[in-house]
Amino acid sequence: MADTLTASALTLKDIARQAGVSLATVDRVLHNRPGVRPDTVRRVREAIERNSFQPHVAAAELARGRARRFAFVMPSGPNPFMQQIQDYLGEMSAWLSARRLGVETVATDVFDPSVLAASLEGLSDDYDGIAVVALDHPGVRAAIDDLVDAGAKVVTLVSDVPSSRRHHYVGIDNIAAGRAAGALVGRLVGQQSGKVAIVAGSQGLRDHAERIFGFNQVMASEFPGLSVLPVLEGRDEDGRSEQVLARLLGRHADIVGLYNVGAGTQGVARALSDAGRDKQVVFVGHDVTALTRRLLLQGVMDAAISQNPGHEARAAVRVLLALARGEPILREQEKIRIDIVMRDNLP
Amino acid sequence: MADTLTASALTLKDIARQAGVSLATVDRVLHNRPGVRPDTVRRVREAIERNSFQPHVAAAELARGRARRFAFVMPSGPNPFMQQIQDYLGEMSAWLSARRLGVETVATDVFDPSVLAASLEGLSDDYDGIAVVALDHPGVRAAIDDLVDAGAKVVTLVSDVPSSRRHHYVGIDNIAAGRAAGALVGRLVGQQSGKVAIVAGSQGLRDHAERIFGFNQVMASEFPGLSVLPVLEGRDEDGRSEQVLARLLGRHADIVGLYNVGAGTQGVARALSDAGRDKQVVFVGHDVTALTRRLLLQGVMDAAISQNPGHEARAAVRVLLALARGEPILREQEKIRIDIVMRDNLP
DNA sequence: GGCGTTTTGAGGTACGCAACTCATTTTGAG
DNA sequence: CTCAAAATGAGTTGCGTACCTCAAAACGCC
Repeated sequence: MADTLTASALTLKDIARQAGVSLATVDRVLHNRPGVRPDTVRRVREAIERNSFQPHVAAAELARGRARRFAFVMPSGPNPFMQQIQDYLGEMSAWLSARRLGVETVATDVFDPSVLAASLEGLSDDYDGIAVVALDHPGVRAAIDDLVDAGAKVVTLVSDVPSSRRHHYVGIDNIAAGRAAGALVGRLVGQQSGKVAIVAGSQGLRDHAERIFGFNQVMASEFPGLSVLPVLEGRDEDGRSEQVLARLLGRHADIVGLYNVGAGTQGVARALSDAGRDKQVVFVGHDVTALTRRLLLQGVMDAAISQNPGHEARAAVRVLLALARGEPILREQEKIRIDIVMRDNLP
Repeated sequence: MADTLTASALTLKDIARQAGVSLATVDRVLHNRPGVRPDTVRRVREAIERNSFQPHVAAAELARGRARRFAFVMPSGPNPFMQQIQDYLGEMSAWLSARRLGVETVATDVFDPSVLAASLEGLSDDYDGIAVVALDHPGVRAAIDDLVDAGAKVVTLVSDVPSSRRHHYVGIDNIAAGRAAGALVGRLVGQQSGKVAIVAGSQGLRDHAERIFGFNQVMASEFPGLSVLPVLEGRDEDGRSEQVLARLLGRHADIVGLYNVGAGTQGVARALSDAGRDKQVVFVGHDVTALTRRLLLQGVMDAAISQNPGHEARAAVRVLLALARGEPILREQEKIRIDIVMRDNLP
């Protein structure tokens, strides 16, 4: 009837007694301090295993004395998505201070590898953990590895550097996101055949390139009736996005689908509306902002692929904290999902 | 450049000094203990406010001594979704025991109000918090209110009892979920007109009724070309669901959409396949399980409306813990989203 | 002003662990 | 067997809070 799940009340003292050693030795083993014979280490470890003992985090945290500090290295521009992440960090302030955690934001130009690498340098002196929106570049990778070597915990946020030795990546799989976008455009277009347009910020950006790759994959294999036009580059700016798309719409009367890979959504929507084709073209974009929310409600946009910025902010903090404490990470909890947002499940 | 967010290092002693009182008095105010003049209370509160002081949770938890215990009251049947919630609770065991939290599952017949009410009775003696998958019924409401009056923290899980005085609801808005399902069926069917079938467990279940309501709302207002057939009741059983749906498919050749509101998905899929119409009918159901995952990959199901069971399990625990500690709840974090899951964003 | 009551102060103990010191025991090499 | 090095034991202190006791002070009432 009632199935008990947990509640150990053991302490380090119990472990010491069971292993037949003193508290000091258990402490040495627990913190990988030198001066313990391998055989003794084994005995202690076994006692811990046998009882599936977990040190009381509250006691450990309290005894530690020193507060933990984390740095968030983020783009300095007015990117609304990044702004949302920072806003959600702000909402955590009570939670953070109740745990004596300090979180500081470092603004930098994440698109310039040397500037970014310079910003990262030396952060390990002041911080126990660093979350960074990283550009995938050898210089940045080296900077991240340096931080790791210096003992800091490093998490990449939103954009990954897989070749680095960062401890964790908090963000979505962009290829899968592109696939989801492709499937949505294809399915929502339905039986008709025609052309599909893609507007991206730049194909040089790793996340954009991956999304386009996934999108094309699905289009090619599953929607042979739809032909994808060459990618337009709008540099994530409204004006330029509107301009290039307007020209394309003028040249092709049979565009039935549109995928906006990055920002510049305002411009894309305007080009569609001005051409009077916002109701006929299936329009899928990214992220839930005040703007995309409005466009979804108006029916101009049909779906938005989204990653939850609040979740990313909190997951980054939790992962850094777990890493610093040596606790296991709840992978399932920290995984960022690809959300499909349509008018009726707007968060 | 660097924007600091938190890190108070104040202690109760500092607050006491600032308020010009002793530690004992601050303690009395903090825990609403009697014997403090209103004016003194105000002074202490002001000092706390002024410094935005937060008690150190680790110290508080440690000093408390007693471990906290939570009960999860859940259906005894083989419902896969509920099973997933329990599995995810199990995955938290290290996390729980590191915090000296005890979580126990109480299996009961949640569909019988008197049995459920009886199971709830007296739980407040043994547990600090209770999460319950509740049937919305006056007897259950009264039982919940009794628990609250006895000082326990109560959270409704998956299915709400809004009229009770439960402290929190962890679950989705089922009307919105039904609307999302309706929008998907309508959009994926596309231009064609035809009939749409609904299979539910029972219209007496609040969550099913709400989903159907939302579904019909969208169908009526936005997809006039589709006509919704009377709701079939499959009691969430495979056999019965298959049977009733097969009969309906036989009678109507022009069914283009299908909404499966509850469980019994296996039976629904079989009826569709046996009729050879699994590729023509747009099929939207609920929840991501091993089965629905397979059906999505095979293209039999087109989309699943899902609430993340892992998130629900963890959110329920976190909310109960925050309530018990008197900490604020991170609403944004604990809100359960309506996930639209298609083949390419399968988690 | 005296009385009883209410309010406040002072202090202690305990929680479980980290981090440290210093004395003692064990070990292995010569 | 001897001796230095390595391993271990025993113990202390402190983290910030909860919870408790007892005495002292302030208060309100007549």
